[in-house]
Amino acid sequence: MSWTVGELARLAGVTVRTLHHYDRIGLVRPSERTSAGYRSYDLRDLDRLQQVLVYRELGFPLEEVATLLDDPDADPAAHLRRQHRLLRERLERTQAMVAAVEKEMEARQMGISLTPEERFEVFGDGFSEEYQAEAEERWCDTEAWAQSQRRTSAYTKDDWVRIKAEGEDVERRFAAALADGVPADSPAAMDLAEEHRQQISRNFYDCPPEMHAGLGRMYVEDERFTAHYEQIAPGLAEYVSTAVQANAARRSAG
Amino acid sequence: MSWTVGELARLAGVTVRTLHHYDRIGLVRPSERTSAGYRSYDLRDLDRLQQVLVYRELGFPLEEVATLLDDPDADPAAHLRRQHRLLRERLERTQAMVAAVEKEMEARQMGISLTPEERFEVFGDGFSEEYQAEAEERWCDTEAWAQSQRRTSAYTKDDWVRIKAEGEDVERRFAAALADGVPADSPAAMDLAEEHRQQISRNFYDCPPEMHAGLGRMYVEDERFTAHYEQIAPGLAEYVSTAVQANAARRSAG
DNA sequence: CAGACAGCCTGACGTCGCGTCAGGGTCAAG
DNA sequence: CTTGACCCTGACGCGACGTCAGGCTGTCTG
Repeated sequence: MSWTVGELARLAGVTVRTLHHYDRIGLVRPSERTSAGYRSYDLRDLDRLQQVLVYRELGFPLEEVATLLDDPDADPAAHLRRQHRLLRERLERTQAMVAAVEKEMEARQMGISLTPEERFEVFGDGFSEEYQAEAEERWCDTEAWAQSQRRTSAYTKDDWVRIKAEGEDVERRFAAALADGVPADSPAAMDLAEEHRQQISRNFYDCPPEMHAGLGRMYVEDERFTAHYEQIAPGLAEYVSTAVQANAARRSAG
Repeated sequence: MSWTVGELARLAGVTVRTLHHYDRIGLVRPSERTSAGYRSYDLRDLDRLQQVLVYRELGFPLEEVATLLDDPDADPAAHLRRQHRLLRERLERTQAMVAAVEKEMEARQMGISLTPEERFEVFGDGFSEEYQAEAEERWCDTEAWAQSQRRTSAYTKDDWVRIKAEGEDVERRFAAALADGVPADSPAAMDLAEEHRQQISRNFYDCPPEMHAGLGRMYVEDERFTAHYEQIAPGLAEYVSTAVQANAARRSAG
């Protein structure tokens, strides 16, 4: 199978001129020419072009791309791994920028104005601590989430049934404590909260007390979670939230 | 408060030369000069530079950035909304590229080789159907998800309780149908599936039959959803999945 | 008060990754 | 045998700066 410049250009979403350029600078050379001098690209050339386009998209100068691809010590798998890592970094950066724009919008609506430092944080070299903290707040891109993904991907159906049962068991005991009039900040309720925390740590991701406290706050702030607990028993959302936060305070104090 | 070029450059993460350039082309002009001719930037200039940097990051040519920012009909909030949308689009694109690289890695490990079309899908103009389909599969970044976010953010606790009850009602009737031996591809079961689909469309996001079919597949492929249905009744996951897909086929056929 | 040094200024040329003609050959279809 | 789509090789242009060069400013130090 072979392709002409035009065909490859359409296939790869670049212009013919770009392919001419890559040929000229020796970055992607057609492995053959027809008798009339037409460029003829084969499968390996496509391979190469694909790699080039990923690195290009990532902002590498073409010369560096060439040295990367011509390095005999780097096998294709290594390139893929590197590209994967870089793409994920870019994802994080973009996500941080989304967060920054959202923050700006919110500040504007509330009549607050951000400090210049806050406003340019995201443009730095991408490694200011503030930026890191912001990223952490966006679930779905935290280390905990990644950890959770890694662990849960290995779970079988039986595991899930067991985990769900475990969770519902603690919820039931929380509801019972509430019904019995046990105060939410009593040691008994805090013990239940601690059990809840350890369940999360065991089954999903490391959940230190501070993170657990964050979850607790969410149970009363996010309607969806509130609804979940309210359906089990009225007042349970706040009860669990209080117990979890009391437990977090106890553990960080003690 | 005012800043010199060097200070602003450090703050914003750009070079002094860049600020000189922006001044020259009239994109970001310091609102004052000292008696010695030094550039002196004030808060509004920072504002402007920030906007410029976001648009630049998004790949706009500087001249277009200038016309965008100098458009008197576009208020700051409009810019923020536009930037937010564009950043989310970029997020999608990057996510698609991550997915593509992962696919390539997997194919390599399994000794499969992808077709050239598959391999370049992601580089098109960003609007090939295949790419769209791939993106759709990565939940958490689809239009449907965005829609869902918009709608659900307005729901109260009572709404959530009602929605959950509605959902559980359909699930119970599915379980009953299964217990009664009603075939999963019978009209009765398909009617339940249709009700399920309309519930999603009403409460969360437009869910056309094809998307619904995708959800149906997930119920048997993703352990977490399987566990959910299996806990209600053994075999329910596959039952619902089959009914949903049969209904989708019926609706697209009829 | 000299001088050293960091920081500012304005040209002016260079670079990278192509876009965009110009001028001309190739090839399958009608 | 022409037409039109596609291919070729220069060659120039451009956007967004990088990188000197040559010179002024401002502050601190001895």
